[in-house]
Amino acid sequence: MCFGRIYICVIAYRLIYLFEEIYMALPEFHAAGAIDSGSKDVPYCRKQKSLGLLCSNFLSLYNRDGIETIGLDDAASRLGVERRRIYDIVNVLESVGILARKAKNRYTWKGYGAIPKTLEDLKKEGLKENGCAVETSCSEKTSDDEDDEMCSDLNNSSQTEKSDSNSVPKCSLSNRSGENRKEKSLGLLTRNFVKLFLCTDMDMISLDDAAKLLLGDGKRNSVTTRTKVRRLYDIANVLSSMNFIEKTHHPLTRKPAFRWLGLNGKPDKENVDSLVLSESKKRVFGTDLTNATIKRFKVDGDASHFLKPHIPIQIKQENLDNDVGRTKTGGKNYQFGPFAPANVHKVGTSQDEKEKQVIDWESLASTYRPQYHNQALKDMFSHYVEAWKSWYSEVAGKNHIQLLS
DNA sequence: CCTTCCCGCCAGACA
DNA sequence: TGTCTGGCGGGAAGG
Repeated sequence: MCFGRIYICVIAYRLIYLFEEIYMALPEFHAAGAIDSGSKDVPYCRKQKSLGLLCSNFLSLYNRDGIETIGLDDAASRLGVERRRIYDIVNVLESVGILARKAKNRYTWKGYGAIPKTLEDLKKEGLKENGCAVETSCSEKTSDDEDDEMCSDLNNSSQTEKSDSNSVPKCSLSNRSGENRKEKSLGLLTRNFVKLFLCTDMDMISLDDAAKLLLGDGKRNSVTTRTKVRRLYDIANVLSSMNFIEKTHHPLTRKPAFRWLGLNGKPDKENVDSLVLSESKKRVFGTDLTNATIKRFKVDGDASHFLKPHIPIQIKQENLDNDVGRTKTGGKNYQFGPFAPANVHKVGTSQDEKEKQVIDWESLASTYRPQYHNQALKDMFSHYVEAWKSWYSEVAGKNHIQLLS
């Protein structure tokens, strides 16, 4: 009988979890701000809204089998952010080859396998452009091509294909508005930023220096540099969330700088072909797949039930087919960026441990109290716990066991 | 106080 | 004219 009760509790427990899964999966809850019902108590936390975390969530959401195209609206609603933020993410991801623009509102998922080739292409371009920049002021053939591209009618290229407008800013000559806008785009800035690492000896660079380098000589004033640095922060956050780069400090000046990790710090052919949600693509209890809508001006002192919407990510040990970008460290696994989930399993978790986790699932109800994002669910779970305690002390008459607390 | 970077306004591009 | 796209800088959080 006792076991029967326990079984019922486990079932109820699972139902609550299932309910939460469904609840969180409904886009309209995010879009309509219904999730905010609980967020009024939640203090604003900048890190929970960061582009890096959003990028991690984005990749976790779409990096799986069967994903071919991605709708921006879908991404925005599922991640619980405005579309504007999705544009920032996809522009950077597109620059490193993970995504490709397919149509309005629609991107093709290329995956991590496309990264090495993209980086190699960027490197080639960068080296070519360096020659251009050193010897002439954009009068070489390649520069002409790029300049033509930059100057070409935007009808042809800007909305459907922007892959070739990669020249570094110093190579551009005209100031026409469309070109100017393109020249300042986040995607182009990302590519040029990556080229700085790929095509120079610099192992480490501050964003301030990067901004100055990426700005044309005639444009380096404090205002434009500041603007550029802002964008570079955005880019750096996304790139470091994928472990392309890592934040560090310059050994001499102690100023913040970023170090290139490249494919050493991210999944490549030696390591993985995808990042997947842990627990067999399931979220762990109480985690949130969204950057839920908590405005920064909403501040509340009580953070006791605030949950980190980290996405646990682990590695699928399959190889890629690409030849470039092999890591120097061989079978090193993916490492998390600065937004790594606290509860994530370390890479290299043994098969035994994984199996044990599955088995532990069975005893979860008696050993683990989930942290529900949603207050109503949390209350409901508390209710079950209290009911269980009450029943147990009453029927079993045992008070020497402390349950679930 | 300085660094970091989220947020959303608004203008350009496009259908 | 409406929608999509994304540059931009204010200003608040974080250190």
